Amino acid sequence: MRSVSPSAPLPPLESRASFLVSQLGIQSAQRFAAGLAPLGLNPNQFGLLVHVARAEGQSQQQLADTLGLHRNTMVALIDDLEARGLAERRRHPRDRRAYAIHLTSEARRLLPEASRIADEQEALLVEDLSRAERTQLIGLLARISARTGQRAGVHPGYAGPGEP
Amino acid sequence: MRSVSPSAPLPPLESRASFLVSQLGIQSAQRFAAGLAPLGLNPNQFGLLVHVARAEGQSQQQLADTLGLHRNTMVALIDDLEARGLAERRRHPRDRRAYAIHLTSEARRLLPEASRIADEQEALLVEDLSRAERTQLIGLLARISARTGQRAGVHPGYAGPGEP
DNA sequence: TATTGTTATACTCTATAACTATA
DNA sequence: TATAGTTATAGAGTATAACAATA
Repeated sequence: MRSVSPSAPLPPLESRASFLVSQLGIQSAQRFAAGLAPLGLNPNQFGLLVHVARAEGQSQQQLADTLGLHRNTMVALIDDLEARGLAERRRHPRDRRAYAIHLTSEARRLLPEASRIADEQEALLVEDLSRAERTQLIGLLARISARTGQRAGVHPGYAGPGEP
Repeated sequence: MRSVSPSAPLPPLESRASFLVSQLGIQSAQRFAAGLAPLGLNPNQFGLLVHVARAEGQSQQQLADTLGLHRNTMVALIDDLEARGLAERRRHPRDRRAYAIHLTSEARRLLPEASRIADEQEALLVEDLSRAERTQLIGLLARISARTGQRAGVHPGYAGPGEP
């Protein structure tokens, strides 16, 4: 049993998983952004492209729901992808209010490249961990992610709360 | 050996440490911000307070260097702390251009409370990991953090690059 | 001449509300 | 009446440059 003296020194931040994960997470996101920049892509756009690729023809509202964003935000994101020639707004087959969002062939060419960059970042991050340690780390992080109510494969980015 | 077909499916994001650490890191930072809010503190202010507490009497420029921020940014941060009654600008004993930044007694009262909140967040994050697993996780993250050139105990926050 | 702190400005992100056209 | 998409506006956060006082 430990008694806590009133002037006990504060525990160092760097010994907390929550601090380390947040410190490394922001660094990792920044480096990924830098790696992606030569492709003219940012992480948000990449994440959105991935989710469009998983199921083409979704409406902007569906994509916003999946990613936990407001539909207003999705407008600008799709605008950007469209301007970059990576996404198309097609007429929705059954709802004339909505668009069906599709990838362009350029996006299909670019996605594997971006994925390769993600692999490079991954390799850099876990560089000096053994294979067993990498598996351990990913396993532990995935368990926490699943339990703390993260939608699998959805990155909050720097975006805030979704629908009210 | 694996041959990569041109239309190979993209590897799921959630199997990458870099994705998971970034996803969890941002979530962790947001939860910490929410936990700190009742104290009228945000994570940046808490981080700054910790670094002031480690060595009182530093100049704003010294603190900015330590945290990797621009001195312009430090002005507003210290302004906020001063307005909250948590920091004092005193005359620097040897340089009349500079201030010596000190904690107030209110800050000394608040810091342990904030630290307790950080402990709660930590407990919540690693809730269903065994003691051995927690040690493993922290060890692996700390190794990566040390290698990837993170200043120990310095959180990049959402702040960008420091001095040019 | 260089450095400390400050202010002003612009730029990016995000949050909110209101509008239109369809359902 | 509710929903999909859009637009406008306001607010936070941050980057840059320029300034006064002091070294």
